Amino acid sequence: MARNSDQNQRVREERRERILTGALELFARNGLAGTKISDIAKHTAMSNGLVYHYFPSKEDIFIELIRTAFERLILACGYLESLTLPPHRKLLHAMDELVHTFRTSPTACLYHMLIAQATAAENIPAGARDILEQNRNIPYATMARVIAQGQEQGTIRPGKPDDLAFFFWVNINGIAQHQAMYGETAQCPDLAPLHRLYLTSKELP
Amino acid sequence: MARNSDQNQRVREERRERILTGALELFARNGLAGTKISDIAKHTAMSNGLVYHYFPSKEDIFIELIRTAFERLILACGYLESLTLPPHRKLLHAMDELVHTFRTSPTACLYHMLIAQATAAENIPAGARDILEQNRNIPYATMARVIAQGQEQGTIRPGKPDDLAFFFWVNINGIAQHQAMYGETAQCPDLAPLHRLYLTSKELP
DNA sequence: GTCTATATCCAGATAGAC
DNA sequence: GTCTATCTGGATATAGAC
Repeated sequence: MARNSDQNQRVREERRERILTGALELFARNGLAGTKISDIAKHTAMSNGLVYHYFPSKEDIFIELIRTAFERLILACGYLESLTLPPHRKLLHAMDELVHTFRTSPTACLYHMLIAQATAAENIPAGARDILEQNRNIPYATMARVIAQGQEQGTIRPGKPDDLAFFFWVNINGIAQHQAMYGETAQCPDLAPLHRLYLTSKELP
Repeated sequence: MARNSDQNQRVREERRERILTGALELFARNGLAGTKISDIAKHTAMSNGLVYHYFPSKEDIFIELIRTAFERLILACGYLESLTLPPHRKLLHAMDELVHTFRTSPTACLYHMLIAQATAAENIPAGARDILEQNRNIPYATMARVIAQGQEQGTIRPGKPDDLAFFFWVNINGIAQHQAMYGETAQCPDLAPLHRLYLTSKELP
């Protein structure tokens, strides 16, 4: 019956989601090879077999997470550029918003760590590698564009936009990592010092 | 005979060194779990058995590398503080020197990545975890001291020394990671923009 | 000191009962 | 949809030949 299969559908979705969330945490910290199916099963209070009922393999879970990680990141980049804000405000907004998300949702940090893990590892599945190669550059390019616009308007300091974008993401990733690991004990510092990296003196308080 | 055993000793040392160097590269990128003994053997052109002749287990290689990583880092910290340089010069010197080392010796980046890997992973051997816990804070504390001294002298911008030290190491680690991964293709940006993070206006060009 | 062969164990994945 | 039992491959580590 339709009603029954609707419910099943919802259960299925909820299970898949639980597996993905649990696996994200483990993959982000321990990597693909360092995470066992039994870890994921334990972490989500399922049996080994049930995990395989929802995903054909460990690597498929990994690939799906990488896909989602970039989906979210690229969505955020598009959203940022669509805002009707002066470029230097966009930059500050991105910084604050990202770090705020890190604080409130651990998941957000974990996606960043997952990408870092995957980028470093040599033995990730080909599907994941492809997604990585194809998207890796998008956040850098987005931020470089914003920075270049700000430089034209004289609100962002001169310098190669690519370089400043590089420092932007290095900092964001470092903060994500710190927050994911010590978030509960040590608060991440206030970001105000970082503003000096990007803004011209007339925009600084 | 003494001469013969001397030679053996030297061979032994050279072999151990080769294993450690090869393993560092693999552990730093793929983690402990993601690195197989056979990978290390292949990477150093030895047989599996020979690796076990020099180290009792994979984990022992890992622990020894973690030990060395901190040894080097802490040595560098001590050296930095011993320099007869004004504090803000020490900070710039540390930054330039670290990044210069990253460029000239890939090994240096790999040690930083190894520490990052080990910090993130949950399943590292207890011995490695201990070293990590005991030393993790030393580089931060060193840099915070230098920064505090610079603030007293008015050459380094105000702000919590711990926070600035945090940003310092976040950037260094990010650069190390970038250099280790894309070092051959993409040059790491010039560090001048980062100076603004730390120096008061009168010290800036 | 170095290699090959092998024992042992554990993790990924499947089958089939409920 | 969920679990337990099981197959299978591969990785750690050891033994023993050279």
